[in-house]
Amino acid sequence: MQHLTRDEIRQSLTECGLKATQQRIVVLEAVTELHGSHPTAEDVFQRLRPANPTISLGTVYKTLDTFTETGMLRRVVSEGGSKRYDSNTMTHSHIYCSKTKEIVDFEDKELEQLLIRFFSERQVENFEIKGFSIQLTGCKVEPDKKISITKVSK
Amino acid sequence: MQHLTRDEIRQSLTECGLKATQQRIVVLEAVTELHGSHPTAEDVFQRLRPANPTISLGTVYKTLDTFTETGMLRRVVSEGGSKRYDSNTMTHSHIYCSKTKEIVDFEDKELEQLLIRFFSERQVENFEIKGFSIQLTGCKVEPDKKISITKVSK
DNA sequence: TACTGAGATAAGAATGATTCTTAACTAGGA
DNA sequence: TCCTAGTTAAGAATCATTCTTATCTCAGTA
Repeated sequence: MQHLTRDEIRQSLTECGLKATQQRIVVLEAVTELHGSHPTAEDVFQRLRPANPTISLGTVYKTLDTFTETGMLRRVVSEGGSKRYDSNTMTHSHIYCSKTKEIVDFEDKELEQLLIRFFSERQVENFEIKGFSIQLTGCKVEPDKKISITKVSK
Repeated sequence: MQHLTRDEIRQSLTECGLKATQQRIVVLEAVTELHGSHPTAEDVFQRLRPANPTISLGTVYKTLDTFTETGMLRRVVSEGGSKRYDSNTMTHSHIYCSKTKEIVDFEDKELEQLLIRFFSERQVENFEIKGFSIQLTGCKVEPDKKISITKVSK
């Protein structure tokens, strides 16, 4: 979901049964531009405010909520603080740094397959699984450097 | 961590380098009694209030925080709302119902082994892994019935 | 056992995040 | 173009959490 034109955004809103308002367009635009940083409502608001000085924070909250309900966005479970959103709605997992509160995505097809296989052998009664994700919790070693995940040969 | 006597609680507080105050004892007692329900600070407060009418909500917040720092409790990452705590500090995973906001624990040694093996072949750079957990998200089918996970034979 | 100081607590104010309310506005179909 | 259901702006209200400060208590020591 990268660099959609406004018309494409307009279209995907309509497909979800939502009126394509100016506000929704710019909110969705801002969230996708902030892709990877798991922004809060406030973050999104700050991002789009300069170009849209009349939009209200309440609208941003409501719009993000609406998008989450229709599945256009995903709410990231995080350790307290404020709600954070993710424009990546594919199955993927997160690394949390409890020091910097950073959330880093990682996507790993092998891991995904491993889990799909695992859960096909388990049955969760009275529960319809919509998705799963793994979180690694811990601390960054050097707060200024990036976190990355790599495969090592044994 | 079930049904500890007050003296045992007192002792484990001291072991963690904390003064064994009346308030800490009853907070820890309440959290362990609420084991499995992943209570919020408010839940804990309500639980212990009748027997301890003078304790303040602020104390409960601070105490839960202190316990989390010493590792006596774990904070459960959850989808927004309020912070929730878990007296089970072993590696385990969670099932979230987005309808009822329920969080159900599940522990699965096989899954744990699977993941340990997986992550031993991956390297997360600049990050010290403290723990991991899996979450299944979805919806309860019948809101009044329980959720349980079972192994099925293929 | 009484004394003492470091650390803990109660109470409530302050802050931060989110939701609610309501009147005005607008997208999009007739 | 007109109409209306749905959307928005603005700010009040609510909820969760943290902060502040004066008071109190645990636990070690005389």
